[in-house]
Amino acid sequence: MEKSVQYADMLKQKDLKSTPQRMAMLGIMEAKGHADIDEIYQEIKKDFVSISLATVYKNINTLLDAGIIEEIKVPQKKSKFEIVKHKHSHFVCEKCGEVYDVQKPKKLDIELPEGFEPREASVMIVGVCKKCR
Amino acid sequence: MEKSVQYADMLKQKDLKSTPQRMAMLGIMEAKGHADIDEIYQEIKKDFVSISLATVYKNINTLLDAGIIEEIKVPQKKSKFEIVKHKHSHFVCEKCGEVYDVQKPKKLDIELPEGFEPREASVMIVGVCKKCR
DNA sequence: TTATTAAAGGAAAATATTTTTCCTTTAGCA
DNA sequence: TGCTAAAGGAAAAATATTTTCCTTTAATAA
Ligand SMILES: [Mn+2]
Ligand SMILES: [Mn+2]
Ligand SMILES: [Zn+2]
Ligand SMILES: [Zn+2]
Repeated sequence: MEKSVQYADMLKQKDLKSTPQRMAMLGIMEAKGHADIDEIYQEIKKDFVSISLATVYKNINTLLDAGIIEEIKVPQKKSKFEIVKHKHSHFVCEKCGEVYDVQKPKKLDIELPEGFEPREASVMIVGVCKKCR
Repeated sequence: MEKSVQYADMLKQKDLKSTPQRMAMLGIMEAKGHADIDEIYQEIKKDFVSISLATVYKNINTLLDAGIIEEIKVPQKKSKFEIVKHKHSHFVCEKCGEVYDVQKPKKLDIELPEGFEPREASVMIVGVCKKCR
């Protein structure tokens, strides 16, 4: 099934409208993998010349609330947003800033103090990507 | 040796002055473990009634540049700052928002695509802390 | 199709956050 | 003690994000 149809369904399930602007934002995140506010805004302006930055922010928040996208906080740079998919970890290149998906660790052997209940873990690896070596 | 003396030495090594405001900020981060801008500002105002928020920001940036403190990006909340010490991981309580130090994993079995060079990894565990269960 | 209507978009204003400027004060040193 | 560059304070500027208010439109159903 086509991605855009899936997104439309997800939106409908949350009683959100499938507007062209919203679908375009999802398409951009889909295409880029990880995008920050400004990347989304610059990219969407190519198709929607008069789109408001406020619309981008409002949709980001709406999509976050709906659990359709999530925010990835990256060390030393602006937050990236991505479509929610299977759980995974991230690798950020300290040369080019690109964020890559990597498999999550099979097991995370961290001993928590007694009484602490973990629910989930996120791992961010910093290094140099293939393109930048 | 006293912590404040150590901090003064670290500052001197970076040719930074040991001002009362700067030492107080380090003392606050030392005491709280992890503090955000506003916590630092509210706390330091108790001793330095007329301190400027700009001074807090300027010192945070100076101390970051000097490698004396580091920024911890926490999911869904404002960045926390802490004194640089041994490498460790973090646990954030989704109930109270408190950030705790936890030991870093002994081994992180993440398979990176070939050509990717990892330099360091940070792990953030989200869950419920002892006080909040 | 067409009419209805609540949700969403756009523009501008408001608010929040962070940095810079500019002048005054002071830590560090001779 | 004095000197001086670094740092502090206040305000302004720059940047980032949210809200307001009015217009447009997606979704629904007749
Ligand atoms: Mn990802
Ligand atoms: Mn810590
Ligand atoms: Zn790279
Ligand atoms: Zn807690």
